[in-house]
Amino acid sequence: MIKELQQFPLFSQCSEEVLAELLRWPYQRKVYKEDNMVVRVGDTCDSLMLLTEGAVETRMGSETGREVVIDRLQAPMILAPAFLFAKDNTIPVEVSMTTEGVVWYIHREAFFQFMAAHSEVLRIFLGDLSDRSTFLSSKVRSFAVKGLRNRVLDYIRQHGAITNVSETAEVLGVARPSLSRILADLQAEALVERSKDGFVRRR
Amino acid sequence: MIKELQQFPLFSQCSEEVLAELLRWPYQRKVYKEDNMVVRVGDTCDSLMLLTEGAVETRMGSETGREVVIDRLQAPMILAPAFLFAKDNTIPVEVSMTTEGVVWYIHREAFFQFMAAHSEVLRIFLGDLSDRSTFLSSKVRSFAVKGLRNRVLDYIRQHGAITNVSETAEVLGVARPSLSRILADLQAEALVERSKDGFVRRR
DNA sequence: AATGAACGGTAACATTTGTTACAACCTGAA
DNA sequence: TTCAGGTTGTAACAAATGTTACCGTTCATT
Repeated sequence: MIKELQQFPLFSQCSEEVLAELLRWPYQRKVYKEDNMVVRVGDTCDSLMLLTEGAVETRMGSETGREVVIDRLQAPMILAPAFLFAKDNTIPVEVSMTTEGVVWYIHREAFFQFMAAHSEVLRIFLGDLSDRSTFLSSKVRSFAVKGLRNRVLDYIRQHGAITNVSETAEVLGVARPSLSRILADLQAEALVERSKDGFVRRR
Repeated sequence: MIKELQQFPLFSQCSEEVLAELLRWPYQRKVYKEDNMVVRVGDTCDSLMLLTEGAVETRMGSETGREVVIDRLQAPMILAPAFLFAKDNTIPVEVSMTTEGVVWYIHREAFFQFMAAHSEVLRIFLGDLSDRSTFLSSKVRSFAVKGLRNRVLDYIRQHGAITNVSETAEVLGVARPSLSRILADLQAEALVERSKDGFVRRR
């Protein structure tokens, strides 16, 4: 079981003995089926959530809004690390499995003590938290980019290709036909072409 | 001087002696004038930046994009804590003074050691980092909300009022006349009214 | 072969938002 | 007072995006 945790960069420096120390505190390990909901909007976050198997999708929406896919994540991955220590630890996204999978829950206090005692873990966790912020910043930035056209070019630059038009439309937060239209334009202008991997940059 | 640091929640638990320990490492203290640029897009972040006096505005833009005001911050405030420990510690926002002010720079390694040794500081820093993520999440969410109309209502709900139409338009990432138009509509529908504080929710 | 589901292209039209330009208003300074 | 600068309202038009609907392709299943 401890091997499941050691695959995390977060714990890569830790020996089995050290990790066993963390697991002396109460923890949980839950198995989820495909399409199961792991986190609902509004759930509070009192435990470090570690996705040790499977893949999830995080979505954000609102009564009035379209639903935007924020991210698609694969194990091993820390889920929602940014809400664990927040003043308002209410999670604003919905997390659901896209495959079968396993999530570990480690209580906040236990993890905090563990980090305080193991600075190499702390450093990696800080890095992870920061990387998540960087990711969110780039999301914000991408919405600030004017024109779907440029957002699409940005997207292809960052992801290499658009393999699935519908799914990408969800991530970009636009209607599928709108994305199709832009892709047609970009092809006409020879900025983008279809390869076997989907739409890629030309030249 | 140390008093300037003690006003931070981050260091509120620390005695002067303990803080003096942190300042045995090299640090800087810079004074800025109004409109001075503190951080340019692409700068790397190797120091904890503490705004001890004055106010700043953080903006995000791109060659192709409109410029969006991400946040307006007042001392005391940690600037860009999320990039200090990120793998890619390139700052994607521009930070400029909106008044005169002072920023302290404390080297990353010094601060890391200090946190590892003082878990109450660590806890507050983690909280701060997390709150910043929460803030960014809510930004992302607000861009996902469909229709400027709903974004405006959200904005008023969160901020209480719109006191300055131009500035708010920058934050919402829309053209000023568009915001004016929506506000006129909302007034006509009696959802919003002008008070001495600006536009507020009605009823 | 027949079927149905998932995906993508596209057209016609509606709606939203941007752009530009101008006028009105307020405030503080000369 | 006059003036300049900043803020807001608004109109007319342009451009971008959403909506809906329909068609064709592919692929797995029966």
